[in-house]
Parts: sequence; structure tokens; C-alpha cells
Amino acid sequence: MKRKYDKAFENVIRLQVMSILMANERFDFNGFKEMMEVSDGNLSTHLRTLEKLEYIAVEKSFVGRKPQTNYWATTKGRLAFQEHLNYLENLIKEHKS
Amino acid sequence: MKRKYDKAFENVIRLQVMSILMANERFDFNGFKEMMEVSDGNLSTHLRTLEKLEYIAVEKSFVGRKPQTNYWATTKGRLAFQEHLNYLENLIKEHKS
DNA sequence: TAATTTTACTTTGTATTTCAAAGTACTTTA
DNA sequence: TAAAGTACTTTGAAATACAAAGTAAAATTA
Repeated sequence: MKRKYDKAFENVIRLQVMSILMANERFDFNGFKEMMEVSDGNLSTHLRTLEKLEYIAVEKSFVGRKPQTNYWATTKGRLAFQEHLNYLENLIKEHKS
Repeated sequence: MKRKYDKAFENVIRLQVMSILMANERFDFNGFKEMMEVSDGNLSTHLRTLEKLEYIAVEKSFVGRKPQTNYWATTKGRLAFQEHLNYLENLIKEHKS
């Protein structure tokens, strides 16, 4: 079980985004907005940060006549997140024993 | 079991400091330095941040003829940290079930 | 014993990050 | 067709991070 602290997940928004994308195959911008208390601009920049790291991928399309931006977690992202959770899990475990 | 995400613990150094102070009644500046890979200045500022939040307290004294700065976790700090760990624990649990 | 180095930190300044407000490019409603 | 809404992106000021430089005393070396 590999453990690795990842700075990318030091922010709650990015932590939550990744958490949601682990449980949901795909999620769109508005979906995130509803799940979290976050301004549009803030959400957008954090999504872009994760995208630049290739932890998530994006697809833009139109639903009806409205734009929709969909996100999903990449394998790289899933691995990194899991390793980060392993780090945290271990840290927590130390405080239980 | 109260859960609460705390920005104060978004940084690894502060996370580790707090973790060490949960397990050890007291710890000094050099002790932290040995435990972590961190520059003196960096460590100093993070300790001060935790101090300003009243999550840790400080006592300066001399051991022999050398100055020694000792730190310990306050009740407020212990509570905040525990609640933060609870938040993380819950997040991790969601990914196991 | 004077000069140099080390110790135990703190302060400073630059770089990076954060996030709300403003902006964009439409679509929908009145 | 004007005004309001939607689905984002960009911008800029403020906060944060951290290495380098600074400080003050102690220990070592010459």
C-alpha cells in the first residue's frame, strides 16, 4: 500500500472534487457547484489545476443548446488520490493506536 | 463525533507538527527539524502560525547555556486537530464502502 | 584570547496560490 | 429587442509559502 502526500489535495475544493470523481464516473461543472459552496471562478480554477496535473480530464459539449463541461478522474489522478488517502489513513491510524 | 475541515492543517508541515504534538507532550524546535525535512525559516513560520491560532503554545528556556524553544498542543489545538482527522477519516471511509 | 564557526532560531522578500469580482459569449424570458 | 440568466473563464488584489539572509549567543579553533 503506497502512501504519498500530494500537495494537489491540500485544498478542500480539490479534495472534494476528486472525492466526487472517485465515486462518480462523470460529473459536470454545475453538479460540483451544487455539491459545494464555492464561487464559479474559484471552482473553475481548481478544476483547471487538477486538469493541468492530468488528474482529471474534461469534455465540453452541448446539452440542448447549453454548454456543458464534464469531468472525470484519470487513472493517474485516481492513483495519486488513493496514495494520498493512504498517507492520511496512516496518520489517523497512528492517533488511534 | 464532530467533523470539521480546518485550513490550518492544509499544510504538511503543520499537519506533521500537530501530529507529533498529539503523541508527545512536549517537543522542541530542533526535534521538529530532525523529524521533518524543512528549512529553519519555514518551520519557524509554521510554528508561529499554529501559535497565533492558539493550537500550540510555546515556552522559551535555556538548557545548559543554550536557548531551547519548547512547544505543546493546547486543548483547543487538540480538539481542532481531532475534528479535522474525523473529517478526513470520514472521507476515506466513503471510498472504502 | 581573538577570530571563526556553529547553534537556535527569526525576519525578510520573492514567488506562488487563492478566490471573489468582473468579464465573455451565448440563451432565455419579458 | 432589451434585460436577465446560464455556464463558465480571466483578472487582480490579498494571503500564504519558503529559502535566504539576518541575529545573538555559544562553542570551537588557531
